[in-house]
Amino acid sequence: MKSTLTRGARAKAGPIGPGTVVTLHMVAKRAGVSPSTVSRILNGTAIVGPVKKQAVDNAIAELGFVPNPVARGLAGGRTLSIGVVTQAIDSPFYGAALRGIEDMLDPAGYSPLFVSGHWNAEVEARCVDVLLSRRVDGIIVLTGRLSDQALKVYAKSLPVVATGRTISGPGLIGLNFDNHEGGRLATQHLIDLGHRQIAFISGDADHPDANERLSGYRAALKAAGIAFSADLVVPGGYLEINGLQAVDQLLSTHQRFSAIFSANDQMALGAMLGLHRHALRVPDDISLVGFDDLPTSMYATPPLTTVDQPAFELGQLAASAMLSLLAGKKPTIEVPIPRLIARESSRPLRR
Amino acid sequence: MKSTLTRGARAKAGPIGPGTVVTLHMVAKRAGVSPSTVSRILNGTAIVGPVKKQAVDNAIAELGFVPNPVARGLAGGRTLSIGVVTQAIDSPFYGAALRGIEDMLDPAGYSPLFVSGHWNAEVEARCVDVLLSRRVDGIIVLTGRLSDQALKVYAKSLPVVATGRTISGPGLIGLNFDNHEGGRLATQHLIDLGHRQIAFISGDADHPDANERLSGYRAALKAAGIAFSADLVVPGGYLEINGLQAVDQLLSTHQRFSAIFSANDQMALGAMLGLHRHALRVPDDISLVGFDDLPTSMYATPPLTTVDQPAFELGQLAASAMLSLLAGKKPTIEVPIPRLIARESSRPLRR
DNA sequence: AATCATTTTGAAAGCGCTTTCATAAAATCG
DNA sequence: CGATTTTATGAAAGCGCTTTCAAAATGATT
Repeated sequence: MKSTLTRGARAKAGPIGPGTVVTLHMVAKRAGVSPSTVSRILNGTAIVGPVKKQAVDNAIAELGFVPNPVARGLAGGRTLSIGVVTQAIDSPFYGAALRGIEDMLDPAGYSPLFVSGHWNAEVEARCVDVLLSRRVDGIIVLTGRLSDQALKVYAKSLPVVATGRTISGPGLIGLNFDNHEGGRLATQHLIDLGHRQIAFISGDADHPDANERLSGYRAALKAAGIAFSADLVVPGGYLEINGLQAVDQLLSTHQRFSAIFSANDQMALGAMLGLHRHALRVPDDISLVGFDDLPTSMYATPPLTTVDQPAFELGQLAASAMLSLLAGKKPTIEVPIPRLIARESSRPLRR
Repeated sequence: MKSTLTRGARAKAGPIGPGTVVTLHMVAKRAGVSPSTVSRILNGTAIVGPVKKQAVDNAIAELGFVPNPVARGLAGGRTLSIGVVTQAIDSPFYGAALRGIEDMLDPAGYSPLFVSGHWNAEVEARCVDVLLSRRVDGIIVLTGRLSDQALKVYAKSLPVVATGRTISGPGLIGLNFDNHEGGRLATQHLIDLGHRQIAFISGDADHPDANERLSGYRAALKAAGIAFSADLVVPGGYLEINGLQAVDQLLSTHQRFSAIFSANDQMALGAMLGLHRHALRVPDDISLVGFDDLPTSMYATPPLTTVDQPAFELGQLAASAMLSLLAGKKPTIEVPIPRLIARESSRPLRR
């Protein structure tokens, strides 16, 4: 577990571990070659004679040399770091995506640099500026509010991968989950269980996801010949509290409904509590379906039926798309399709 | 929202925005001073004449100059980035701490670099190596499994702040939450409600937190003259599933208990589901208390009584401690004290 | 006004690496 | 086997900034 690294001689006062930091120059000297040669071996930039290569490899091992990414960044223009604009570093949904990104980037030697945009285009733009100033090699934007136009501009300077939108262009690729289909699936599930009066708790209206899920909901109703009722649709903001309030609103206006489809799990969980407060049992009185399949949803009481949006895989996909982009390849991405996870919060309508 | 930054001339092919990247050198030229002077103004390293200062400030503004952190890192040894070793980038508990760190570091111009240790000392050590190689200016370790010894070694090279342990030394400071008191508080709450048979779902045994919470539990029992029963203590691993299993185990051995104190909220939520599966109602049949006060806990059904461990504040504290350390000051930290948040998952024992 | 102590400022040397460019060595060919 | 191309390697010039070091300018002092 001993660290092979020591800080530059300039760090702090006092003794600096068992020696100064090892530089490429020292490796070169030890191996009896020029720094250029070492660099070439490190980067595979050119083929070097097997003898020298061996000597260098040995020197690297003996000295425990680790290249300094900062210097590489300055000299080569590549920092081996990828900027990731998420919306909140502690978002339960995007968290899994971040893990997926980390998971994919790490073995490739890239480090993610996470910044939080807080669902605000201006903040996101500032985040991107920070990332650019830190000379990241590419940027992954998890949904967010930046305009497609803005992304295209960024893509002129460096590779960009964005989730939550259908977009593409030179150095720009988008990964979009089929939210419409997900919404349709969830609603269809409830219809299949015999429900006809299905309320919908929507997400933020200026959130494309939310609208697509709504359109899926409407499509399913239509296909089943059920009239759409605007009164059964209540707006929300993707947070637990919104689900809670939505239930209050639904109940206060004396709407009749036997099931609720919530545009995300967080609101569904809030709705679950709301129903509980009104002494309505899930699923006995009201069936409830969410969207996202958060890690916690399967441990809700009762476990939540939901549409699986595999955030972890999405994160991996975004990262691997970025890696291909960096490698100069045009990536082919297969976004996973929505899947309904039937658990215990939904049940056949009792008549 | 226009980005003031452009990439180095070496980035990608094609047109690179409205001009090449602005360097300190260009600013110097424009202002008619030497690069050294510009640097001094940028860093406040020395006082420069008001005339030149003005000229430089103007030049910076006109050119939209943004210093390149990579170059600064190489030249100055400071990267204005802080490494943060968390356990999982998507941990519901540490997430809030990360946000706190981000929140505190950002206005100071520092960027956090998050890496996940996955509760594994070796992985954590590797993470630290990555951070060191990236020349972070300091390291914040959120609990984790690294030995105090290892931290002390790191602290010789750069400032280290660690949570979840009582430790200190040159360039090293620890922030420890009073887990014992938290455990005591939770148990006392149940005792106050009239419960005498209180089960405890413990965390990982080699997790200091978990043991301290257990000792708090025992202390409260003792103070109330209640005999400690090892049969009422079941081990867990801090995950939902462990809470679920713990309930199964408790019930299968026919233990009698009217309340459960779970060493963290995640397990409490699992326990809630476990009880539900056995047709036991919370809080009517069994009172339940958790620990951490996760954001979701207040939306559990029913909302969970728990001990507030203010992760966000803890993160802020850790970050500000790091900032003082970097400023060469010895920080004085006031760790927030545990607080019981009584919600609906606990109620007086019905006799 | 001449001298010496202070400041302000610039020149230049890196930080550790990548990357032309040029050279020496090896390989290819007629 | 000499001429020519190809290949492996090194020297050196940066990348954009910080930071000594020393020179120039200023002020204080007698």
